[in-house]
Amino acid sequence: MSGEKEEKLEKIRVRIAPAPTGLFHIGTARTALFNYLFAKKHQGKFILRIEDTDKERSKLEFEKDILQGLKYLGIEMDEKLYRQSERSDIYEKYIKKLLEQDNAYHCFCLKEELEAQKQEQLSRGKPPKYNGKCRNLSKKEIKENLKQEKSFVIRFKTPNEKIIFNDLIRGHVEFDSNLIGDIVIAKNLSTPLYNLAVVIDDFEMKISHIIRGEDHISNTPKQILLQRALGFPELKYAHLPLILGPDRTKLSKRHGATAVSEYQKQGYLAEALINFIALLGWNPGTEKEIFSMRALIKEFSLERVQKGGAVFNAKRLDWLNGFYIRQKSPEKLTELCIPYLLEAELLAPIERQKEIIKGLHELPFKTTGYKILETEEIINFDFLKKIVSIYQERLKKLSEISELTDFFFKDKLEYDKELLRWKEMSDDEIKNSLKKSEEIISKINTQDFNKENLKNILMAEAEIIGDRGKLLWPLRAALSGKKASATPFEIAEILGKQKTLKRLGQAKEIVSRK
RNA sequence: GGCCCUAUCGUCUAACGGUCAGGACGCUAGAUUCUCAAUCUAGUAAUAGGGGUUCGAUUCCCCUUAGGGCUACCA
Repeated sequence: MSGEKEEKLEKIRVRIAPAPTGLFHIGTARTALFNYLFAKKHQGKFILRIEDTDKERSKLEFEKDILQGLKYLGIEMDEKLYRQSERSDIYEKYIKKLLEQDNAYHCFCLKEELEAQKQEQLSRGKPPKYNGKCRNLSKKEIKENLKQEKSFVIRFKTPNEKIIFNDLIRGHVEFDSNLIGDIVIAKNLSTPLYNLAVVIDDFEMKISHIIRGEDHISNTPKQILLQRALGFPELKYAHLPLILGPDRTKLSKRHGATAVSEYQKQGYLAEALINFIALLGWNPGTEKEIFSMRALIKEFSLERVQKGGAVFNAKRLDWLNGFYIRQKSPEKLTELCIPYLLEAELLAPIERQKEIIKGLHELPFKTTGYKILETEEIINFDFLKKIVSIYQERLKKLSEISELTDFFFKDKLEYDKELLRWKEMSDDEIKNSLKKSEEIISKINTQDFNKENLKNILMAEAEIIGDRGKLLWPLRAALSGKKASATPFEIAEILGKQKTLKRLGQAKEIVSRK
């Protein structure tokens, strides 16, 4: 009871602390999401700290990718961005303190020396551990070495004790510090290494809970020891299960796309990715599985986080993405698809017409016309909306839109004669079928040229023939140039009477080929 | 090798110690249908093994097995 009260009073502050040494990873994204959900659920703060102490590997482009990915996913930070590279002064203070307190010492051992030692230990089947050679150097020796400008690092005098912590997800976890050895905590007085930097920053930033991947679990005892030496209060830990590839090893590049930005490029909606990722290692305990960010915030709890790793099931993500695509309004979906059509160079935006867009900057897609590159025809947003709409339920990823609808943006379709053949039809039968369609379609008035009319009239005729495919397959193939597509009625309506007839004519010509 | 973590359908997972072990994705079949989707219906498939504890274990304990993570002057 009192514990519960205490929990409420405490300010929840969480963070993610990625290193900008690669693109924003899907695993980092999930860690970010869980931190964010936990913070929002408890009116706490979510913070982003860039861990760029490794100057060689850290790149600004990766930091940008992280920021961009977070924005795309709709995960907002509550405070300004922190960079470890800008906090040297803070670290220096604590590194000196550790040295003064005799919790740390200068180590002048050579890398080669250490490496040989390690190999030797390993070959004897012993756990590799620093032998403590420099642990008891006298002040004089240290001074002397420093004066000679010998290169050094700073090591932590790892105390010999049991470290026990209560993981919010796993419960009791125990380590023996004996196995750890004197770890290197800083390269010099102002550049700490990961374990130290984390401890200092989490304290300075008043972080209350550390929610991170299970791959960090063995860092936890080191960090707890450092906290104790520095006199910092102990934090609450929650180690998330890992996201796994199909072979059940930690999700990595060799499994395929791991960067959030890659998924974004492929046309996965943020809603789908969030929903999918949330259910990787967490569940609401009910059978509900469609969750908006709002719903997740409402229902999330660390208690319901799984302990075992979760395999990234791309098929399920695709299904969710298709689901969310189907939920979009046609306008919104069209806006989302346009960049892919531009990318495929089917279209190009034309100059904006100033008089039209005046004061309408917030609706660029609706006020901008497009030129079909192949035909130089000018089309508007509504036309694109029609095209996108008939593919809405067939789309799994936005990127598929261009290959699905490219035939709307072409003048002449190129395909093999065989495409027009339904079952065992002969060439003459195909030609007659096309002629029949031509005949029927010619008779429809331009103002009545819509899919309902087309369907009524063509279906009636197909019904007379008996096997509907005899009429409809060649027609649809002629209009789309594809084995699979939307219905011929929908396509014809968008194409318009004139182009529809033109394509039928082209098809007849193709059948006549040898 | 050492330390740590984990274990329910192929995958994500549900199940106060008492359920015909449930749902979803996938897959298969059917309905619909010119095609591809979408949609609807049905089917498929799991408690790793062995010991306890208990009237009763998916559930609690132990062992085994299997898998994973970590083992840097990276984070």
